[in-house]
Amino acid sequence: MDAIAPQSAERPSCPMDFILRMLMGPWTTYILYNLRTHGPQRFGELKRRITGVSAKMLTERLRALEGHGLIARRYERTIPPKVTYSLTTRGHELDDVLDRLAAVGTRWMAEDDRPTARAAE
Amino acid sequence: MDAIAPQSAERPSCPMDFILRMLMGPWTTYILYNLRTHGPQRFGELKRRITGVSAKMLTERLRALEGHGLIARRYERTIPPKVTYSLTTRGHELDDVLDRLAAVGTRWMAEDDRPTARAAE
DNA sequence: CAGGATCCAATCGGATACTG
DNA sequence: CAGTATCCGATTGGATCCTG
Repeated sequence: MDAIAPQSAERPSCPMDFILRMLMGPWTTYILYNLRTHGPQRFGELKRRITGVSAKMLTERLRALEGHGLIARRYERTIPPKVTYSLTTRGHELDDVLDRLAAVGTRWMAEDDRPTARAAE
Repeated sequence: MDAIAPQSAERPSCPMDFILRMLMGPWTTYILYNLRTHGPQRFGELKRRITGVSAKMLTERLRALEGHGLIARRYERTIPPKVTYSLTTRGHELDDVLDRLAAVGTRWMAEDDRPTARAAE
């Protein structure tokens, strides 16, 4: 990962970059989190839960996640149509690491609120 | 994390958002990675190692990381001046989780290269 | 050397209107 | 319902020039 590839390049050669590229987009983690905690959901439910996201943005992120194989899109051509999104098995492989990340975040948020232990090494 | 705050809002209430906000900027992980593997470094070294990053961008990211308490900036007002960046103890708290993330990334990259096991659940 | 300041093109992303 | 298409203002981030 030492160098190489500008952040917007085509083929990331660094694993960290490769995987963060999947998670970095706006709202991405909200989507993953919601699908995980509330299970498979329809487009509208997701949009309602993730307050503030636009349809355009949500669609875009869902497509990207689908393209990366992290979520699955199930289309039922009823009238009206019903589209359900869910985590794939690959998507679930992130569960553990995302939990740990969230744990660190939680700890830091708590530390920052209680300004007692504020120092930067 | 259920909803709340647009991605660019002020005060994140979700731990995941809180921490990803620190890591999500362009080049951020490259900086952390380099500081970790090559130890404390000067601005110029970082810039040289992270190919393609502009001085403006690098400065901006370094300031952000410093503001979040992940890296420390040491300024020696010699002529010419010498500025050294290093990971703080808080910055090092990410070591484990970033390693795991990189591990998942490595696995997936390998899987994707060998197109045998391609399926989305 | 390590940036700060400025200018500018490109991209992003919301709002709105329309459709199978 | 679950999008797509279009328009358009707001940001982003590189390039360039300048300084303690």
